[in-house]
Amino acid sequence: MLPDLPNAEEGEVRMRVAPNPNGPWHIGHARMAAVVGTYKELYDGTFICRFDDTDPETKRPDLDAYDQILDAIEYLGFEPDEVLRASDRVETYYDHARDLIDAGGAYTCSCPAEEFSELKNDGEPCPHRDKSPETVHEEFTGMVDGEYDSGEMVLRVKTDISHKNPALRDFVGFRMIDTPHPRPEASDYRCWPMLDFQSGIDDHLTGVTHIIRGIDLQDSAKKQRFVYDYFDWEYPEVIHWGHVQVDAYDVPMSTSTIAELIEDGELDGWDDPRAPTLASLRRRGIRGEALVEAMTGLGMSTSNVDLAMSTVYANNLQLIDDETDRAFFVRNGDDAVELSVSGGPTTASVPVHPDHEDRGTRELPATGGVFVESADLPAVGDRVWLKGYGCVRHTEDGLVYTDDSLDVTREEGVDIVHWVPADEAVPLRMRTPDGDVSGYAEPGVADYDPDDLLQFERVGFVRIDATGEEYVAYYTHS
RNA sequence: GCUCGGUUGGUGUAGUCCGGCCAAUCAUUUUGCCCUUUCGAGGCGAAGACCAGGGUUCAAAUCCCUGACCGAGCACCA
Repeated sequence: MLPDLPNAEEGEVRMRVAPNPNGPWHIGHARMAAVVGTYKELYDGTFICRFDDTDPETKRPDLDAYDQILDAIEYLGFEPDEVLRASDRVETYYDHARDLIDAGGAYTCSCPAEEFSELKNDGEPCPHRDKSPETVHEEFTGMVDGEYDSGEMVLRVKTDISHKNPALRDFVGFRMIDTPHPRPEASDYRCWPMLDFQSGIDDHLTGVTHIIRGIDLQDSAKKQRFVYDYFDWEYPEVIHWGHVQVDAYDVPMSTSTIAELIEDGELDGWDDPRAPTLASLRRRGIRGEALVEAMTGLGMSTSNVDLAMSTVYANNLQLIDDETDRAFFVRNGDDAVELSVSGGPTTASVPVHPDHEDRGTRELPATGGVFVESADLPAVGDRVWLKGYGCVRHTEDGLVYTDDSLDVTREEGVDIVHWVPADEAVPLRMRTPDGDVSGYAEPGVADYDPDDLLQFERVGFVRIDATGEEYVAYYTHS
């Protein structure tokens, strides 16, 4: 399904996911883990999870997100062989910065950002470029010791000030950040590496052989090659891919936007069924495997791609259909119609799973009246087939058993519908990506536990979420 | 503006390096029929694509040129 990796050898492939832990993962984040995890299996390789948490301010890490992301990877069916936090490795980055200074590959610069930008765009070096290594060391030590405030001093990597791509000219390697890092272990650092520096160093030090990253980082490799050249390191294979969009959601796939909607109370949390997050898919009972299959099917193109949730749902259906028990659920709690049934058997018998007789049957009493969905109720005088019970006619006095044979459903167009015994119905709230639906489930649903999957016949699959005081199910898909 | 990258059915993808076996693969989607006490699953069909225009060639999705369109980067974000 996935293309071969260039220059990859069995057992030698090392890849990493490098999330910024500034929130739980949305569906788009799953792509990297899905692909890295799948390549790990393909090549018997190594899966590294490295938290690139080097910006305590603009992309401030969320202390809960580290574990939430690891949970998300586990949900997808993978386990990282190594877990690293960049904020644990700051001294290592300092060491390499000093080596780079020794090699003449970096200089401290106190130009205001805008001023440097103008010089850079004109291909002009700034006055700090030719400082002696001693001065640079001294000033860099000052940065490490926190002697400068944010914006006062940076360490630039010396590249080519007239490089034809302005983006690559003497980029910033380290800068000052006044805000302490949220992790206590890292809260004393004020001098932080930029992604391009930190990531480049770490990829080499952790033996990463193949890098996958977004097309937005396509200049990163070019920047990092300058550093690699100074150190005489060999750059890993790198693949860039486009952005993923997911259809079927009103909420945009953006960590910060979802966080805001939760903050404002528009979403109940990261696992709200309306949120395009992994926590949400998980709570809806969708297998991580179904998502991994869909993600790896997207390939590695540099074009932007749309992931159709229908593909995920179709994959999931294959995974769960056979093992999932059936049950009845009548939607529209207030709108459902309660009717008496007369003249027929006292109970109905319906298979737990149509393809597996050995799993037994569900016995549903019909004597205490039934709920049917208003849309399923035929006009007075017409018939409908209550699944597992038999044919009934809608009369002024409720539903009256007709003793017709099943042939009427085929030959006379009588619909077969689901229904629920009224006096033993279990009120249940079904949460869906389009909002909540209340209704009544058949009594046997009370015997299932949270996390169990059911198919509500003619409605769709659900995952039982809560039982007891209130029954809640999360809608999986049709 | 400068620097990169891309464009195969509604969606995703295979094929493009090394032109012919591609009247284009697989999945999803939509849809017809069969089966079925679910609008599910299953079975058998159907629909639907090589961005455009030139060129090279016996032969082009594939090579070349031009153009259009889409996207990314040009941060003391990741």
